[in-house]
Amino acid sequence: MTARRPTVYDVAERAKVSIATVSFAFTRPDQISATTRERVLGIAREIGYMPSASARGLARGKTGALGLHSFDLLIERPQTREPVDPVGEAGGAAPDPGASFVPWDDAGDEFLADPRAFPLYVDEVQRGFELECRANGRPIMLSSGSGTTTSVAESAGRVDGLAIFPGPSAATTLAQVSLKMPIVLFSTPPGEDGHHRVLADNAGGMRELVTHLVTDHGITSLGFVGALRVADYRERFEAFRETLTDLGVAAPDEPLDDSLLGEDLGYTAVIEALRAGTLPRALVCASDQLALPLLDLFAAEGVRVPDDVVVTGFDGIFAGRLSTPSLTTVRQPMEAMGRTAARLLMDSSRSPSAEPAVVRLGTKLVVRASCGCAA
Amino acid sequence: MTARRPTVYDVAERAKVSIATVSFAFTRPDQISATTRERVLGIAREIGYMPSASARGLARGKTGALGLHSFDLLIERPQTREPVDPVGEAGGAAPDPGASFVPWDDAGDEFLADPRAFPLYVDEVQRGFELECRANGRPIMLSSGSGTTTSVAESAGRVDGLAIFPGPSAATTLAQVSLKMPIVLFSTPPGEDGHHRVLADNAGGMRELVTHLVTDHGITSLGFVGALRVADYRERFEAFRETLTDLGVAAPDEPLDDSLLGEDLGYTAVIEALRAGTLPRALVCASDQLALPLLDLFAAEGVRVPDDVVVTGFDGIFAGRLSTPSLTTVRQPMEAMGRTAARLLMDSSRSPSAEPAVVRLGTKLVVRASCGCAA
DNA sequence: TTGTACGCGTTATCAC
DNA sequence: GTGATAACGCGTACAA
Repeated sequence: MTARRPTVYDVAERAKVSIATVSFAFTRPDQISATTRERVLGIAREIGYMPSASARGLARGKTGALGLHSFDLLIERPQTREPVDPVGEAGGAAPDPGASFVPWDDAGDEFLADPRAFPLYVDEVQRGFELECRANGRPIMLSSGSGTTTSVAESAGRVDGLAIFPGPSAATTLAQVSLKMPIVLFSTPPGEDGHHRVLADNAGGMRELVTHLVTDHGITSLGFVGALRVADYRERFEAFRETLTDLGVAAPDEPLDDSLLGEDLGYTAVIEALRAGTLPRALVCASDQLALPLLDLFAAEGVRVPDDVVVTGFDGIFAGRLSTPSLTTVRQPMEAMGRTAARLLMDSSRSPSAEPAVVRLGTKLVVRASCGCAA
Repeated sequence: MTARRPTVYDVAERAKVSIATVSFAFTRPDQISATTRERVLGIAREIGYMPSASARGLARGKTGALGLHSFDLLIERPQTREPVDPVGEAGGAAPDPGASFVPWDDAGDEFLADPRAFPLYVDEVQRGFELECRANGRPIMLSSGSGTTTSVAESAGRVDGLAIFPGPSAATTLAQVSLKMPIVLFSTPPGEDGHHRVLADNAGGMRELVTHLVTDHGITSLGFVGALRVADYRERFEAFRETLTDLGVAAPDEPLDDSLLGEDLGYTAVIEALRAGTLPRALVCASDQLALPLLDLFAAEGVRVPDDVVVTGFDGIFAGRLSTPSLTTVRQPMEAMGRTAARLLMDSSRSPSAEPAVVRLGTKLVVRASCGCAA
């Protein structure tokens, strides 16, 4: 079954033409006579020939694909169990002869797909990227990897342009690799590296949010939750402070709690403040993913949100609609960000001259229950 | 900036070694002396060299990547507006010099990310595929395309194995292309084409659902909504009939309504029955995506669900949790299906001898409000 | 341990 | 309109 894949030579031989003709039949249909074209195409289909993208990419100098690389900021939840083994015994009522049957496993489908785990910030951006590429017939190369230079490089070798979700280790790694192709960095402040940027208007969004809390709710005691190591969070914190100052409200010099996603989500500082009775009236979290577990924590501790303390997020992921109370947040236009990145890549691989672009996308305040607005 | 991408020759020249040594430095680090290796690696990093995946794939005969191809069954919603143009004027409060600012646009972010549009069946399967590939350090090639043979072929040339979401046109197209690599077909009944299969236990799930409706709710009048052109739907309908027959309930010979996703979602037959007052007590939909708009329709018509008519779905997508009433359905283990496909591909590219596998994965009945169970 | 030379499957540039 | 043939960049026997 898995014979060698047919090549142009195979087709050429059986069609009694040269390999050039075979190639033309596919790429320049009007340069050869209709009859030979039909014959060649027929043979090709018959023997299951399809051009090798590797060879084509090598010859043409470009692959046609766009890449999306994640410096592991999306934390793979520990797999508690062995992945499904398809070669297992045929249990259950397997109707297909020779089929293996894998029984339902609650653990394998966390809580019937936990919205806290799946459609996250990156997933929605990725989707936008995919949609735009799809609309333009561009294949997408998805890759991920941590610190090592090679992981980026490896995927970079397969594509004509690369969009990157930066992680903590991204900065140093990217600095080493001076990638010779168009690059878009998501959620990274402008810099001198010549790469494009696509990011949300963190400052504007945070300003709207804080203004809402202060002006509409009359809150004058606010704390920030989030680590400043993340560039987006840093921008949000800065805007948090500036807005408070502008509104004449005391602004903290630093975050109340710098719990970081995936590392320690202990909220130790929050808990400490809770015990000490020094919790601010509102906790402004740097992201939804930081805010949602905090809601759990407060629920477990008997602290009522928003009555005892107001909690807000940032990003606008799905899970924020389902939490109790639902989460007041700032929505990033994630799909648009993904689309923008893809277009940037396609444009600049067409005209490599262009200056590196920095695109900020506007955000939107989404008022829900956790600030005390909705029921 | 975008000079030619450096090659092994560039590195070799500057490092005063041969290209073989450069290659070894990357692929067989222990075959060469530490000093030369360091020197080579240093130069490589310095000039921004990265191996070309095209050339490597060509030389090695395999690319290392796995593919996921969608025959456009995921319907791209028509883009009502022009995609975001990053080169737009710098409006708003753009803090970055030279940056473009794209204001928030409600239309560009449908209803703050509509769960009806995004995490669908295919998205969750894709996610499983991604997770498994990521865990094994395998890049993923995402592609999509309709009828034409070339679209599958094109992506097929880039990967060592291909998982496929079949669409209406898939069968004929795939028959023409006898792809010479491991292939996994999702949600496709077993066949003689030598491809692997990964699908849900449609029959078991439907049996559970129908039994619940008949036994627990005492319903004896049921109709099926869904077109039999879709293989999954066909299996579900068959099980629907068989279960009813087994339970001694009259089973319809054919679906009440064969609205098909993306084509006409008119539910003409349902509406007709509604007008005529001949609506069955329960409408069993072939999928959630078929059931949810039906809920809308009934709401608009003043028909109460589940009081006047019971509606159920199949798949267990997110949106079914958010609808009013929430949707009783059968959950497919989509992440597990994606993971299984990836493993199948990796295993069979290692040992091409293996028989084509058929893996059925168990489903789970999810009882919610639309059948009258939950409040 | 390192260098030489060939092959991988296409595309593209020439001749014919 | 069609056929030789030279790149394309890398892996790898084989030789040194």
